[in-house]
Amino acid sequence: MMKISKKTQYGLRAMICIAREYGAKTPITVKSISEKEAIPFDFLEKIVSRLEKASLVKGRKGVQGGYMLSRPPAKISAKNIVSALEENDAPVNCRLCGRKSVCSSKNVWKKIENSLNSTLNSITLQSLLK
Amino acid sequence: MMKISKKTQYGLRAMICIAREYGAKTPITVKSISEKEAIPFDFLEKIVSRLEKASLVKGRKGVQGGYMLSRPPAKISAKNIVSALEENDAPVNCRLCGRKSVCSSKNVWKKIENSLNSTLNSITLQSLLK
DNA sequence: TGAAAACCGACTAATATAGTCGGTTTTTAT
DNA sequence: ATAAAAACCGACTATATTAGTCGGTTTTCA
Repeated sequence: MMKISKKTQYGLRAMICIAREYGAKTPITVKSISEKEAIPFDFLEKIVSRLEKASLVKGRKGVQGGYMLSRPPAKISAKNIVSALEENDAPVNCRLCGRKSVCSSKNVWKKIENSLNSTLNSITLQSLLK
Repeated sequence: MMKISKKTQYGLRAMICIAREYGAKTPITVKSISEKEAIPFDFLEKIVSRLEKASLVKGRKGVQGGYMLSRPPAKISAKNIVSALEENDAPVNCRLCGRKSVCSSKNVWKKIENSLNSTLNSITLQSLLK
């Protein structure tokens, strides 16, 4: 249940790759990540570009270009990554339920959302490098 | 992200309806649940039949038939309900990853799964009736 | 100046979800 | 007995989401 999309799985793995190079002079290319991680290049490009829009990585164009973290790995959480890649970040959007008052179940989904967020917030990229 | 399916949302609401009648002599019909909760009848029938296969409810055919809980609401958890309705109950199935050893991210998804399960296990139907 | 990279948007394919339909079986009230 | 009301069942369709592709433009560096 509640499948994590490939997009998000790939995105996290890509972030870990990029994080490994934190501090290096030259950025890492999408091509190299896609080879290392066996992720389709074109798809990965799109994913990384969303991570950039969320200011988690910075891109540099041209030869010797690529991507690097925009801040230290300790300052990037799994929640940051997941939020960057998924649009509706709540498991259940209660506005869509239509029967707000009747929906006795909404507390369940709210609890799940909270526990999910607190788990994701507690994990940093830093902690994943070890 | 990680959307809860309508199937599961409907299923939980149906279980709450059925639980409200716990102790009554006559069971509650799918028709009546579908009207109360504004859930498509045919779809709901399928959902409830899965809840029955998971032994969460018992059906009685014929006139005056319907469904009732198969055990007290305190003995049924949100996890029981969700598991009955979703096939792959883990957010990420690591066997599908294909690069087990390389998958540095699997601990993240495992943590999510654990926190999710412990949240769902901690919620009983009983607690939702109040 | 040419190659290598990011960057961009539109498209397609595959899969999963949501919902429908037409029936059969069982039970009960009349 | 029988008719109605319900569960029960499997196959089907429609819609939405996810995953992946493609063709191009722009920027940078050697």
